Amino acid sequence: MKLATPDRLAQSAARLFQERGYEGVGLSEILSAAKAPKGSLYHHFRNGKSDLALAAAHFASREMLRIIDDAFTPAENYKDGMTTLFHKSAKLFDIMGKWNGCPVSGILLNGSPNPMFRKTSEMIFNAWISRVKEHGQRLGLDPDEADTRATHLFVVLQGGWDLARARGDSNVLRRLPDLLAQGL
Amino acid sequence: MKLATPDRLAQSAARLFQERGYEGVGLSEILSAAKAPKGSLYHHFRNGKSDLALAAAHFASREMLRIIDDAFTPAENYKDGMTTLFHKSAKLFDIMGKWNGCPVSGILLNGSPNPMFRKTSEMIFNAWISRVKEHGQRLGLDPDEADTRATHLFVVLQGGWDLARARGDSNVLRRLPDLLAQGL
DNA sequence: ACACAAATAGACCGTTTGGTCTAGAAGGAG
DNA sequence: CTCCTTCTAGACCAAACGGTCTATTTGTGT
Repeated sequence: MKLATPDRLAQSAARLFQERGYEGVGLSEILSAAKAPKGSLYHHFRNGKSDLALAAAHFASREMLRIIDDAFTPAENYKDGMTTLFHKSAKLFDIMGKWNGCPVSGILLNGSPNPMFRKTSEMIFNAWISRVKEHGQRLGLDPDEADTRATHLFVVLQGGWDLARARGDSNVLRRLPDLLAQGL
Repeated sequence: MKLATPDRLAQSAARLFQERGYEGVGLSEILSAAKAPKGSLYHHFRNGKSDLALAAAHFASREMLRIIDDAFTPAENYKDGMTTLFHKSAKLFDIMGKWNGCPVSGILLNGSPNPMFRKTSEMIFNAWISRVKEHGQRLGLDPDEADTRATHLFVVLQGGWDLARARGDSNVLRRLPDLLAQGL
C-alpha cells in the first residue's frame, strides 16, 4: 500500500535522520527518497524542515511504543518483558545496518537551540518511560518501583544503543538486561 | 595562558560540536571562536573539518578521563567513586547550560558513514570504560565484576545525560547512582 | 643580517543548503 | 460542464558550506 505524501515524507525523514542527524541530511535527499516535490513538503509542513523533523520524531516514537508493547504484552513478569525488549532492540540494530541511532535524540542533539525540539523530545521520552511503567505495574510492581525501573531501563537502552553503535556490535544490548534484573 | 593554535581550534570545535553536532557547526563559526584564519586550520589539520573533529573528540576525551580520575581517586570504595562521578557530571551539565551533549557521540551520531569517526569513538568509549574498570579493581572489585560495573556505569551515564538534556534538568543524573549501587 | 621553514591571513571558488514563488494538475461539489 | 480548493511540480534565490590557493608575516638557526 502507498502511504499518503505527508506520511511518506515523515517516514523517509525519520530514516535519514537516524543515519546522519537533523543537520546532516538535506531536504533534496529527503524529497527524492519520498518521491515528493518541494511544493508538497511546504504545503503539508508550513515550517519546512523543522516541522518535518517533529513529524519524523513522532513517527519514530509510535514505532518505539509498538516495540515496547510487543515485548511486554506477552511477558509473564517484568524481567522477561525487559529482556525481550533488549533482544528486540538488538535485532533491530542489526537489521538497520548497525549504524542508525534514535531519531529523537538525533533531532535533540543537533538542532539549534530550538525550544520546540527540546519540548518534543522530552514529551516523547517521558511517553516511553511511562509506557514501560504501566507494563511494570500490570506485572505486579508497585508504582514507585515501576517508575524507577522504567527510568533505569530507558537510560540503559539509550546508552547501550550508543555503545553498540560505536562498537558496531549489538551484543552489548543483549548483555544489559541481566544487569537490570538485579533485585527482581 | 594562551593555547597554541591547534589546541585552541580543537577546544573551540569541541565546545561547538557539543552544542549542535558535527554537521550543525560551520567552519567559519569555529574559526571565529578560536580567532584563527582558515589558512591555519588547513595548515594544522590537513583534512580540514574531519581532522579537526577527531582532535576535538580526543580533547573532550582527555577531559572526561580527568573527571573520572577526580571522582574515583579520593573514593574509599566503588560506590562512592561512582556517586561522585554522577554528581560531578550533573554539576558539569548545569554549568554547560543544560544543553550540551557528549562531543564524541555528537561526532559519531552525525558524521556521514566515516569509518575513522566510528573507530575513534569506539576507542574513546572503551578507554573511558577501562579507566573506570581500573579504579574498580583498585577499590577491591574482581576483574569480571569491575568490567561489568564499568560498562553499566558508562551506559547509564550516557543515557542519563540524554534524558537530562531532554528534560533540561540534571536531577535524573543525581538519582541514577542509587540504581547502580545494587549489590555492592 | 640573512635564509628558510612554519604559520597566519583571507580572497576566492564551485556546490549545496533551506526556503519562496508561480504555474498547473487533480478531484470533488454544484 | 464550471468553479474552487487541494495538492503537485520544479525553477529560482540568496546565503552558507567546506575547501583551495597565493601572499605575507613570524620565528629560528647560522
